[in-house]
Amino acid sequence: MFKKNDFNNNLLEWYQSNKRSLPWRETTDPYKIWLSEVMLQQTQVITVIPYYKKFITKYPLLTDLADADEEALLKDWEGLGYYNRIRNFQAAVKEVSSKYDAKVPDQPDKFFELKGVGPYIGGAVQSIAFNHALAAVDGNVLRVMSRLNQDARDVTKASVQKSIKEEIETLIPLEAGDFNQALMELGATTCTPRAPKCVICPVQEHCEAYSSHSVFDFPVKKKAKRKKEESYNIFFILNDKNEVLLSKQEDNLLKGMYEFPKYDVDTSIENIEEDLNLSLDQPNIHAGSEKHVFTHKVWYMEAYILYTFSPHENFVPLKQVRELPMSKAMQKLFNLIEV
DNA sequence: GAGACGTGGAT
DNA sequence: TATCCAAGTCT
Repeated sequence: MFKKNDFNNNLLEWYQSNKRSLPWRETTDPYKIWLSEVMLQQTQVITVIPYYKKFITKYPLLTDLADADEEALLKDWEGLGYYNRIRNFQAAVKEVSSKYDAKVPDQPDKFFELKGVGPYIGGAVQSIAFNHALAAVDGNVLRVMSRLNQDARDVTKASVQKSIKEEIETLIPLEAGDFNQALMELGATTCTPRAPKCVICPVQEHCEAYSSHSVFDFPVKKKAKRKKEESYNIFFILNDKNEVLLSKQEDNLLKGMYEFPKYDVDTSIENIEEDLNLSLDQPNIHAGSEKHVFTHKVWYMEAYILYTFSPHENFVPLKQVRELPMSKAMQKLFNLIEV
C-alpha cells in the first residue's frame, strides 16, 4: 500500500479546490444528505439535481416526507427509476420519526438497521453528516482503488467490495466525510472509466496502474448478462365518457406505478374480457409499438385501442392520466394516443 | 452468491 | 446497434 499521509493530503487538497458545487453540499441536515444519497444510487448527479431540489422544497423536514401520501411521493419520484428506493426511504424516515424523535441516528449500528440503508448509504451518511470513520464505497471508489492497487479481483463481488471497504477504513483521516466525497469525486471527474485524466490526477504518484501503463485493465468486472426479451400487447380500453382503464401495478417490477392492461401476446380478447370482467367492442385499432429497455429486460410492446360500454372501477378520465405515477414505458405508450 | 430492480447518457 | 456505466440494496 502507498504512503497514507501523502495520499490523503494530496486527495483532500485537490478536493477542496476542485469539488463541484452540488445542492446537497449546501446543507448539514442529515435528512437531506440521506435523501441525496438515496437518489444517487445508480443514478448520475446531473439526473438527481432537479429531483433533489423538488423534494427538499416539497418535503423540507424529515417529518414532511414521513407523513406524505405514498402515491404523491411516487409521482414526485417518477422518472428517477428504482421506485422501491422512495418506498424504503419513507419507511425508514417513518421509523426515525416515531422511534428516534425524528432525528437521524448518529450511531452507525442503529442507522444501518433502517430500510434501504446498505454499506454505501450507511457509510456515506454517517461520515458526511456525523464524520464517523466509515468508508462509502460506490462504483467510483471501486474503480479508483482497483487502479491504485492494480487490484485484479472482480469488483462486482460483494466479498471484494467488503475487502476494499475495510482497506479504505484504515486510511480514513479525521475529515471522514470529505475524504469519502473526495474519493468519489476523483472517480467521477478524473479517474473516469473510459478516458481517465491521469495527467492531472492528484494521486498519480500513488497509482500502480498508472506506473505500469495498465489503467485501462482496471477495474476487473464480470460481463453483464444478456437481457431477457418479453413481448406484450397493451390495451387502451376507452368508454363513452372519455375515460381509460388504468390500474396500479402490483408486481415487483414498477410496483405502485399505474399501467394500462398488459398481456402476453398470445392472450386472446376473450381471455382479457374475462380477466377484466367487461365486454369489449371491436374493432381492435393498432395504436403503435414501443420498445423499452430496463436494466435486466427488454419489453417489446404493441398498443391497441378498444372500446367498451361495461362499467369498471378503474376507469380514469383521459385528462387525469398524467396526474398518476407512470413508468416511462407506459408514458411512451400513452403518448401514442394523447400528446 | 446471483438475480431483480429504471432510466438516461456516452461510446 | 449493443454495451457499459451511474454516489447500490434487497431477496
